[in-house]
Amino acid sequence: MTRNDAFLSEVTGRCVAGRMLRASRLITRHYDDALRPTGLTITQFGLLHVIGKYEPESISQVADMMNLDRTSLSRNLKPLEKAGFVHRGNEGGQRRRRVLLTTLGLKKLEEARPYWKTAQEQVEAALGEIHLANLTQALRQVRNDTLKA
Amino acid sequence: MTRNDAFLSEVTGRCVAGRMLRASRLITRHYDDALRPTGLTITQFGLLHVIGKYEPESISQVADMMNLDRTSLSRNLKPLEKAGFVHRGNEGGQRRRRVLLTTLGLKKLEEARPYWKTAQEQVEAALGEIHLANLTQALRQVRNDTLKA
DNA sequence: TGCCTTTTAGTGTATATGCACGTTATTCGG
DNA sequence: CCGAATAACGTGCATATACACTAAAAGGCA
Repeated sequence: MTRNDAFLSEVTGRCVAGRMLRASRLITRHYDDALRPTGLTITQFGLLHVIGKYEPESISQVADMMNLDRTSLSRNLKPLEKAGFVHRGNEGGQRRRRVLLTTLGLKKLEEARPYWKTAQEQVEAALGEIHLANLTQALRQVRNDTLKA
Repeated sequence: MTRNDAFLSEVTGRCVAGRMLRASRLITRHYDDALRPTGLTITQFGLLHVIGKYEPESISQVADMMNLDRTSLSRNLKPLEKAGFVHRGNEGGQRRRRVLLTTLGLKKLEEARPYWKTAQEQVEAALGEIHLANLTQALRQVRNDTLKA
């Protein structure tokens, strides 16, 4: 089963990034599957939610909240803008372009929410209260300042 | 701070996918930063490691181990093949193409390992033993069969 | 006022990821 | 032995993600 043991070590088992990525792939697929009837991905759903809920001042602020690179966010917004779910204002000149949820975007969010809820409850059930609590607590500890230190 | 409360609920706080994605972005960036001198990403590092360690029978088998779509894996292999780190054999006809670590690939892995170790230890320290154990245990629970059920 | 620094945003390029779809090879039933 | 089902793989297309670089606006200071 295992070869080259002299050189290759226990990375698979210990690497936090590996575990995280493997889990993320399953989780995102699970939510994406559930949301498919709405045409949204879980990333898009979360993004719309944050924009609608916090009405952020700038793109960068949203990016910070999501631990997402600003340029990635800029690109993630494109399909949402194209679909008419968000609107990027140009009020204050070119700088500080606000992002706003449109009426259509809010409607889409409401439409998607039950699908999200189903997926969420399935995940919560699959994990069980203990694991869910542990996961939440541990992930909360994964912050920029803890890693930078 | 918070608006539209009638429509927009507590998705941000509860959604496991959201938490997972936000944490994953930080974690992968952390490892990617550490590995930058080697030119590998953490995804590539993990992939090379698995291929070298388990010498899998097929692409699909690797994909299963990584909870990765087979076609995604196929594409992830391309830069590694181009760089000469892996070799895709055609022994058994077109079907069941084996993936092998080349000598160069093994050398690269050895070169990268100390950088990975540094990143890993930083993450372990940032999390602390308790959170690390909880995270590991919880992520282990995120499996295909638990979610499907 | 005018320059310089900081802040905010977009583009080019590359990797990462998954679905729908098509292709080839193996296997299995008749 | 042949046709159908299955298994393994690749491509086209779209989204997701980040870094390096560039552009423009805001703010501060001489």
